[in-house]
Parts: sequence; structure tokens; C-alpha cells
Amino acid sequence: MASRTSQGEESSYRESRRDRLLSTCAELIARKGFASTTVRDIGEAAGLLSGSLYYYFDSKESMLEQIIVKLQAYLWQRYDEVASSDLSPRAKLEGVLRVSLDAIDQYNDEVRVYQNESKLLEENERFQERAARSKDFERMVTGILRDGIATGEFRADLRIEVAFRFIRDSVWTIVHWYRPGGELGIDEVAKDYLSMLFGGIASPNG
Amino acid sequence: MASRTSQGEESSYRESRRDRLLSTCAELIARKGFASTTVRDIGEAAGLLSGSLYYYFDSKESMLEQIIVKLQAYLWQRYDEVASSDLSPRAKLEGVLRVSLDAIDQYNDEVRVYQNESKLLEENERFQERAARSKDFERMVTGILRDGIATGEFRADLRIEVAFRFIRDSVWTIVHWYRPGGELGIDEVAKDYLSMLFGGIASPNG
DNA sequence: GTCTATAGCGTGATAGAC
DNA sequence: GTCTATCACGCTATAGAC
Repeated sequence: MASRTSQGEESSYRESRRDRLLSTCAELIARKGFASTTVRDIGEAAGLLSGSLYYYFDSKESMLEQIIVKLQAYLWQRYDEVASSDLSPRAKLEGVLRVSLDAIDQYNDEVRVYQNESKLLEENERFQERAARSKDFERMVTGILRDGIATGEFRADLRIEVAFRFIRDSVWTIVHWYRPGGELGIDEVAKDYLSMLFGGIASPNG
Repeated sequence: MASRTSQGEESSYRESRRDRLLSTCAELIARKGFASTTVRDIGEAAGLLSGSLYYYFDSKESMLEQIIVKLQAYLWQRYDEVASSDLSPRAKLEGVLRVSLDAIDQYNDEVRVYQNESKLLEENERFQERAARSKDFERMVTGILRDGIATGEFRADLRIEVAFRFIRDSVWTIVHWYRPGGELGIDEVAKDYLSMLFGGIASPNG
């Protein structure tokens, strides 16, 4: 790409302009979906003409790719910390879920894009490396579940692959209704969800 | 529409052709998304040319609408039965979830379309009546939750609107990985999910 | 009922001036 | 870096023959 140099100030100025454009992309793609968002929409929202976007990006697909790259970098820096810690399985699982919830809070648009366009990422060859991270997430969480069953912290009578999907989907779908800065904060959501995930919704004295 | 008559055999022949076309639409739209599915795709999959589809449907949007109408008719016939029964709140909630899971099993493509295009349904004036059913579902389930807290079957320390979203999303997202006719049947999924929803994933002796 | 043919428009992307 | 201008293509939908 013609716009990428590797010189200090000039490069970082350009990077930050790029990043601001990416945030605009994320907001629009989160709201309207990738297929229904046009490069003209993005240009208009960013205050330039669609053609000018191609100074920063090779294609509409590469805008999507950069959004996901940025999000995955954030997520995996933190997932790796939790996974390599010596916490108990239950505490590790709580940690993983907290990281995911923090992403929903701080990178709301990007997470929505990641969720909404996951099919596209899986099917398009270009995004194979991005889609592979979903398998990494599954490996990490099912590993924690197995360990927790071994220690007796988790129930042994559940299919691990079903429990994994239950956990993954209940947490990530929060992004579809949670609004950063709204009345209900992410800490309150985390408290309720962790409580329901671990203890269920039925009364203990039922 | 020119194709709608109200005469016995001729009409029902046309209806069934229409229904078969709708199934093809649902399959494609479920797989590729509404925006990325072209009427040419649909025509090709159904074995006719795109223009010929307009003998049966006014527009691409009306194809989507008919898919949703058909699904909602199935769902609400059964939801109403459960809601008006005199089962306990917990049994009612189980019943509602069973209906949803049966739809995921029997109307898999249609449910995926409903889930994937929910944004479009909410935002497009044309689909207001369809989108209103989501509010009905919320009213039904939160009512059951309130009753169950009153009887002591459900935990009283949870925010009802958060618990509702937890339940709604964990159940409906099953459609994104469940495959009808696969190794894991809907009864097994139902058993695991009801068990996790009501009792959580933590060991009771934890 | 399905076809041929195409209107009319919006799309992603590019070339080159400034 | 952003603009003007535009290309080449794909899209939904329609008109009218058969």
C-alpha cells in the first residue's frame, strides 16, 4: 500500500487518521451490515469522497479485515494472560468472560461486526487466519471446562461441546443489546450473567 | 397479486408451488444473508429465471416477509397454548423453550433468517407487524419469570430484563450451530440446555 | 407459468488533476 | 491527501412474447 511508510511522526499521524477511519467503518458496518454498507456511506460519514478511501485501504474487504485484526489483538493479549495464569478453572473461566465483556463494552462496534460477519469470515479464503481464532477460543474454553470437571468445580454430567456453545453464545450475544454508557453498566451485567451461568435461574431452594 | 385466486384446487396447487419456492428462498437467505442473496441466485436454485419469480412475489422483500409470516404462525399457535395453560411457571417456561427448540429443528432455515435479519425487520416500516411479535415474546417470558419468582421457583435476586435476554439469546442462538438430522438430536440439546439454564454449569457440591 | 430482453440504477474501484 | 469523473459490472424489477 502506497500509504504505509515506516517513519516516526509522519507514519503515526497517518496511522491515527487510518484508525479514525476504521472506527467510522466499524460503526457503520455494525449498524447496517457489511453487505449493505457502501463505500459511499463510509466516505460520507468520514467526511470525504468514496474514492479517497482507497488511499488508505485496498478494498472494502480490507477495511473489514483491519477492524477484526485490531479487535483480535486486544482480545488475545488478555486471553493469553488469563489462560497462562495459575488460577483455578472456575476463576480462569470468569477471567475469560470478563475479557469478553470488557471488549463488548470498549470495542462495541468492532465486536458487533465480528459477530455479524462471522459467516463471511469463515467462508472467504481471505479471512482464514481471522476465522482460525474462533477455534483457538474453543480450545481454550473447552480446556478450562475439562480441567474444572476434573477438579469438581463444574458439573460432570454435561456434554462439553454443548456447554461450550452455551457459554460462548450467551456471553457474546450480549453485544446485541448492551449499550456502552447506558443505564446498565458492564459490571452489573457481568455479575448477573456469571451468577446465571454458574448457578442457573432456578431457586436453590426449589 | 395476479397469481392469487381463491378457487380450490387451482389455488392450492399454486400455494404449494409458492411454498416450495419459499423454502428455497429460506435456505439461500439463511446461508448467504438477505442482502447478499440475489433474485438470480434464488431463481437458479429453484430452476427458473429470476424474472419468473415475480409471478409469485411482488418483490424480494415480500419473499422475506412470507418466510417470517409462515414461521410466526407456527410459533404463536404453540406459544399461545402454553401461555394459556395452567402449568406452573417453570413448566410454562420449559414449554416455551421446547416450542422454540422444535422450531429450530423443524424450521431451521426460517429461524436462521428470522434471527439474522432481525435488524432489517425492526428498521424497515414494511415489517413493523412482524417485529412487534418480538415484544409479545418478551412480554410472555417476563410474565412467566415474574410469576415464577412469586412462587419461589425462580431466583429473586436477578434483574428480570437481564434474565430474559439471557434465556432468549441462549436458546435462539442454538440455531446457528444445530443441524437437523445430525448426530446430536434436539431432545438431547433440550435436556442439556434446560439443565444449564435452570441449574447452571457449576457443580452443586462446589 | 416461464421465457427473452432490457430498463434504470447503485455498486466497488480506478486514473489522473490539483 | 482529496477531488473530479467515470468505467464496468451486477442488481431489482418490468414488459411483452410464447
